[in-house]
Amino acid sequence: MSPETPAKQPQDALAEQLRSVGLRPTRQRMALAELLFGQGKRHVTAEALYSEAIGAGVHVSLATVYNALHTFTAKGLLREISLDSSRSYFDTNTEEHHHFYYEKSGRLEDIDNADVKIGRLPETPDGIPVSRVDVIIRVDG
Amino acid sequence: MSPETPAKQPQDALAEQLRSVGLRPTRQRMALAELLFGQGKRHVTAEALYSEAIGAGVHVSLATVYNALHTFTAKGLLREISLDSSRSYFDTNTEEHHHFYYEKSGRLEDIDNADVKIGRLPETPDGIPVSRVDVIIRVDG
DNA sequence: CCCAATATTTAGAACTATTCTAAACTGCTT
DNA sequence: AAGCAGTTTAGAATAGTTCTAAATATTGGG
Repeated sequence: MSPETPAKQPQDALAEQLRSVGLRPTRQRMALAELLFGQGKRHVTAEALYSEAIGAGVHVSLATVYNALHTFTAKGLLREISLDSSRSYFDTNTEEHHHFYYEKSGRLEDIDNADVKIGRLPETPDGIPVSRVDVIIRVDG
Repeated sequence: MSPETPAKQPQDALAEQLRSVGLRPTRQRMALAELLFGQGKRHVTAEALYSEAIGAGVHVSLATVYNALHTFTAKGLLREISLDSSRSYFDTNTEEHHHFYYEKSGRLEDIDNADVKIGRLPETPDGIPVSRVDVIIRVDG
């Protein structure tokens, strides 16, 4: 028998993804990355991810969750979204797309980029490059 | 001579504007409203408005500035904008329009509504009414 | 396999923007 | 002028986030 643990494909893939952006696949990052990227696209706050990790028995501190969210964002694995001044959301969908924001419930929902068309974007003064366009459709729900 | 101070037209107009939305034209609100609405359209943070007021010799507390910004917003005299999770901006332009956000300098600039056209807004689930659409064009400057 | 170098994690303190509290004060109506 | 509701205020409190500096983990080299 080979010395490797069997069926560790997904872990390896995650670790590789982290290494490919220059990050060490530490236990904490692996666990957080699995929670973040293991399922479909997600929107999380730092506190929510922290609770989820603790709930799943992962030994990680809140500071590390913040660290990970920020490094992942800096490396392009996540995208940060500001909807109200009280907290940040992190979106695992890093492709161009927009959002529905349910103001009462605080829920966030993706809108496919194809569903929003922006015509005639005005010139930026001095041709300063646009880093991102955010469209947030706030609804009452 | 009449007992009224001459040339108090603008003050009266301001007071009337406050009264018309059900707010007492107190000394503090009048002073803040004058700073906010006395010049062209503006974007301010609570701290910035507070410093400005203090600098202008207005006796007002920071709590009152927050109170005023929120009541004015609730009464439709201002619009609140969240660009990053660290603080809120208040915009004296309450008409439908969008923004350039200079990420480095923190400056905010209006974009005329006519310059942005959104096509094919997706349906909101269950026809929940849209309360607002925010378009923020983030630029490097 | 062990070690040093470097990156990462962590608890807890610190910070920032904002909200709350409850007491003092002010504007408005009678 | 009196009284009541609306407003202001200082300071305490809170929430989310960042910082600090010490402990620990990961990695590449010997």
